[in-house]
Amino acid sequence: MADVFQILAEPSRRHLLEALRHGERSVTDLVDRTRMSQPSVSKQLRILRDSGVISLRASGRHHLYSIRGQALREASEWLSYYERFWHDGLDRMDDALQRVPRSRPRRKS
Amino acid sequence: MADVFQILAEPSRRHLLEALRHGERSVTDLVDRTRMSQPSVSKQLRILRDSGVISLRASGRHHLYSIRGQALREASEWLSYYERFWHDGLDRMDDALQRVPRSRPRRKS
DNA sequence: GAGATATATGTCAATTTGGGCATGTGTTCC
DNA sequence: GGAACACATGCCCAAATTGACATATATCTC
Repeated sequence: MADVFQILAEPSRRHLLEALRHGERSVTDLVDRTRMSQPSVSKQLRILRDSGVISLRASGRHHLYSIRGQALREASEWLSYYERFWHDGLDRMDDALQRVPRSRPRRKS
Repeated sequence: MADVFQILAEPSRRHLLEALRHGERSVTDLVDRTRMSQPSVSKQLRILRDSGVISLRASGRHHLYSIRGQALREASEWLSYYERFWHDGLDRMDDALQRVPRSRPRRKS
């Protein structure tokens, strides 16, 4: 539903994904590793799951979540179009120099 | 101020960045290439600029915007931690199979 | 089956944010 | 200097989103 970048925009969700970098984690586990309340974690996990970024595997009363690469891959590929902007120094390093004063500071009438 | 992913979350901003892939563009140019109003374009360009994703160069009455790689690089590097999830097939392809029914459909009492 | 544990969901109030529109500011040209 | 052009900004409102808190659901253990 929501696109990948929208999903990644939320810091709490990125924190969750970071906690999942090294493998499956249960919800309680994720609550401990982040500083979120359990309902918040579940809520964000739900969003991550609906968007296909993570998957769920149930094991007893534990829900184990893990990363699914495909969705993240899309984001990575979108960004790959810009690689040349930091590889070739095509970057503008001179923004400050070229910034043109558009108006003198206006003093309060 | 706002982090890169938050910046990229907005489709209209990504459209602008896509239009800038091949080089500098003026505002009017960007208005034509996207389907946004001029104030909207300017608003989003402002946000992109404040976050360091693009830079501005003034040429006469034209404002020429262009990509600055560094900010986007951060995003790309964050994503690079997940590459193995789509390279090694570490991905869970079996989400649907492993999805466990948590409750039978509950009929209205 | 009762209680404890693990997780999900619903509601709500507060905040953020984007677009539209009007208008302000800067620049060019005659 | 005045009109036309290029762009930025301020204000308003509607839609989306988050966390908190309470509570529902599922599973395990005894």
